[in-house]
Amino acid sequence: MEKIAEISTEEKIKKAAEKVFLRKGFAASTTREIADEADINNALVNYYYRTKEKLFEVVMAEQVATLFGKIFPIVNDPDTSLGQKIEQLVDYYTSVLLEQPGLTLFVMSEIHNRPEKLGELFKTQHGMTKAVIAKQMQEVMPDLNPVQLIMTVMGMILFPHMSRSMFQRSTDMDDKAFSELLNERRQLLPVLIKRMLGI
Amino acid sequence: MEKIAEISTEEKIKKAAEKVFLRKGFAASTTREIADEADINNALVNYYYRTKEKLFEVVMAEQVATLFGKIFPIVNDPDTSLGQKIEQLVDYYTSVLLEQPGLTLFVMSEIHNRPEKLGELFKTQHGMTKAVIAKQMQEVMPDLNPVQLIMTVMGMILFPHMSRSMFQRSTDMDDKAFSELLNERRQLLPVLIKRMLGI
DNA sequence: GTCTATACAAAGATAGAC
DNA sequence: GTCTATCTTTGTATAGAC
Repeated sequence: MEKIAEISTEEKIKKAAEKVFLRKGFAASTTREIADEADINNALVNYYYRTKEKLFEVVMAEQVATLFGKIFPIVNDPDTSLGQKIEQLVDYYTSVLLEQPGLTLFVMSEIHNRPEKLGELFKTQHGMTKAVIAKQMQEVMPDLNPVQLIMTVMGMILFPHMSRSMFQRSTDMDDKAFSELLNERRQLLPVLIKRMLGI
Repeated sequence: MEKIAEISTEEKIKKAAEKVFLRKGFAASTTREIADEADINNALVNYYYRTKEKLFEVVMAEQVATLFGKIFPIVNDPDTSLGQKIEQLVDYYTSVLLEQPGLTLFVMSEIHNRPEKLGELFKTQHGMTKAVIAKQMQEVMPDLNPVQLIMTVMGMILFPHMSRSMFQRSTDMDDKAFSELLNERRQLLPVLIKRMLGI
């Protein structure tokens, strides 16, 4: 007996919201469009999530978890070298962001545009700045605030994804061509970063 | 006879719109808030700019010019070395973005969220990918698509500004502390980039 | 050019039937 | 749980007086 994968209405709404919010941002997204995307009646959005705001919070929390949640095990692993950590970070983000190209820009924009609403999601979470990787960076460059290197490395990894729309438009690249470019970076970035760090 | 600097209503509206749009994005901004910010009656926004959309286009065109306009002379200068170009780019963006922290994120977000509306602003403008700097990069790394290096360098420069809200929140840094961090990068980045490029 | 008042549309949210 | 119909709010835009 085959078991058909059931998707609850609640789940359908969340998936649809994710799609719409990531494409247009919170403010430009309408609950009606989300309902259409989920192929359900628009009253059901409120039935399940009460308000657009609450629905957004659910979606955002998951996106932040995707973007930052999995890197803690990487950057805090005392058993991997700095070079290995960098390879893992590059690999992880390349995979995730090829699937969800708008993710980084979405998270950064919303926290900038609506800080009151999302501030708590990041508070207390001291991110990578106190992780094992920070210590390892300080070993190779003792005079430098490791936050500088973390921002630099993150920028090398994340920026191409964040600026994808602009780059594609200004160079007339299609999705496939740009994805290939991003994929190339899997090999390229660790080389460039290690050379930069002198390791 | 002292001449008092007059600011026309039209100009006041544009300045206010710039402020509001950059803080909240197009969709979340209201013409009423822009009018309040400009300290004028809300009907005047429509009188001078016809629609919110048109006002936005004016503001956006100026912001794009600020963000990208001035770099063409830099990256296309046949008389400066690659290293000098990098120093100039770092310097220019550090200065501009310390004044307008939200600028990069704003431009990238809006072009992502509303591509139909802004696509034309970037078309035909082949940006840096065909500039003199691309040739110079190809000299130091002949096997590599220069776009890869351009994206990498731009990321190192721009990402800290784009992720400023998130970083400040997750590290409890105040505006002053973060600005100092960014200022430090004026010296730091050219060193890191040159080492990365092996020049 | 600038204001007050208002028309009009869009979107979030709810009531109540099924 | 799901639908239709509707209320309410908000925001863009305009008409018309000054």
